[in-house]
Amino acid sequence: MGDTISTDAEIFIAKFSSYVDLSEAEIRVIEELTRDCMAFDENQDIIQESEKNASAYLLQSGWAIRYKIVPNGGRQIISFLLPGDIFGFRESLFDLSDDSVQALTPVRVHRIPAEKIADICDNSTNLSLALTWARAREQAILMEHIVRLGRRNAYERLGHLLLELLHRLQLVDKAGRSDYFLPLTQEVLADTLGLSIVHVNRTLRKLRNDRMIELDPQTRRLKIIDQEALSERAGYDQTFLDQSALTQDCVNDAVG
Amino acid sequence: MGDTISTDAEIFIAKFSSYVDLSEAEIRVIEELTRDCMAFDENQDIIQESEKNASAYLLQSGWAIRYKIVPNGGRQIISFLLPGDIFGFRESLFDLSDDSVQALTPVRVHRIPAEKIADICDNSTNLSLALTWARAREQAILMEHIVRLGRRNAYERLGHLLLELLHRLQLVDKAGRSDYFLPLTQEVLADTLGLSIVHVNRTLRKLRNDRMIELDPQTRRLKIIDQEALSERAGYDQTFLDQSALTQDCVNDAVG
DNA sequence: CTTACGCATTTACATAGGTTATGCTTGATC
DNA sequence: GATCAAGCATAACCTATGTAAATGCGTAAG
Repeated sequence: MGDTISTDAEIFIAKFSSYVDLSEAEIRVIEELTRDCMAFDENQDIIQESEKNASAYLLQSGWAIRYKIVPNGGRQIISFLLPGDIFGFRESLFDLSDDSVQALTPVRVHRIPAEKIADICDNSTNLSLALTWARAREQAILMEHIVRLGRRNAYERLGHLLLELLHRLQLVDKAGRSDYFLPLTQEVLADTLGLSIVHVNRTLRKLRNDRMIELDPQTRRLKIIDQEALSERAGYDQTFLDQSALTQDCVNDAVG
Repeated sequence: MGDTISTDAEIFIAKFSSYVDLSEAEIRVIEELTRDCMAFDENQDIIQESEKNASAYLLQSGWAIRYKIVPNGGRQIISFLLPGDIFGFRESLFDLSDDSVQALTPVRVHRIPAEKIADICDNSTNLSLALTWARAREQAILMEHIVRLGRRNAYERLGHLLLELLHRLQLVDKAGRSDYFLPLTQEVLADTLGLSIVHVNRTLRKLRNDRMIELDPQTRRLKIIDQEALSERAGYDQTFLDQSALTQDCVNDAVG
């Protein structure tokens, strides 16, 4: 303890620091928030469907999904939640959408009660900005998912998603230069991309044959062989997640 | 003027009032905000692609779309903006997603500069709540659109969308019991639902043949003949937009 | 060791939806 | 009032993707 930063806080400090300058006090707040931790097992629900919920969750480790069940029994996965992500902070008076959040792998989260969120935002412009930014980012990801589902074919959808995940994981240091651990079954991919399992299998094979990716179903290690080529082929635009677009001038504009 | 409420303010006052109790002062703020007005013509861009923009817009009248252009030239419409909607208030330091907003019909909007938003939120819990609620609602609509695209067929997609629009318009008094003015070409519907124009045409005919809807392409009046049946058939769940779920207890929980 | 289960894989076949092309209205423009 | 463009309609044909069913493999449980 003492002057050292707790391991759990690091990922969030790093993430926030990439676009705001955190003060000592703010770092201490983050450490305090990440002190307590809840663990969930694979397939366990983190937020139940239609739970009225204003608290926020910081995802420390593991993968989770946000999904909805369709009347005919199908499931649509709406988004992936990765380490460093913040979720659940809808702050709505009531939950409009009956979506659920479920752990895909063992997961650790830090829960921040609603009152605490308000308190933190009142006392720190930077942390309030961080929340705002997380919200905007989440929305950008949802919108990109809509485009993926509406205007791309299976091959492009898969390529696009795999690139997005690589990119997002890299931002929190959970991926190599071109490979990462992908804990998704073909069923999960199908429910994400609006495809059948069989067709995901076919398309994955095509990606392998085209030497776009390598994927070992045993180790679950995915390697993207030629990012450039795949981005081109799948119509992937990195900038939609890029914080590098953010210059300090921008920050000053917004804050000042 | 004097004690009368300006016509333009009414729709927003009504909307907000359905879930918070506005004070006299807050009503006056809304009136002030809706005093100035910008007009846009059909097909004119309201927010340009990747414009760094933190201001909010109140949509007074007309229909607009939020859309993205795909590398291969296609267009995906992400959402519809209807009278009473608030949009553009991303407050992000930089715009993550390169989407644009365009008028579909002649449109009137009230622009609220970024500084003013912050100011208003600081001074009124209710109006701040209103913004929060608008954001949550927008997200719920996006998520529902993802499910529509990912897990429903053409018939269900169309039915589902037409019901959502009916429902949303009714909430701002712009629709009858089961009919409304639908200023959308089949091309716009196609770009929204991830379908081809031809297939939208086919599916629309099927909906007409099944006596689910009546649609006169001349007058653009859409009538949903049997809401119950169509909701069933399209897997539409009204509650996802329902503010009636909000009891005063809820509000007290959240605020107190 | 044996069974059983989850997941990936593959084949054969079915179909929803895409593509191309052609007319038909209607309303705007000269 | 001829021409043109936008939008709707419909037909013929094509293909991406879904469905069903069988097989194999690896791992966990008995």
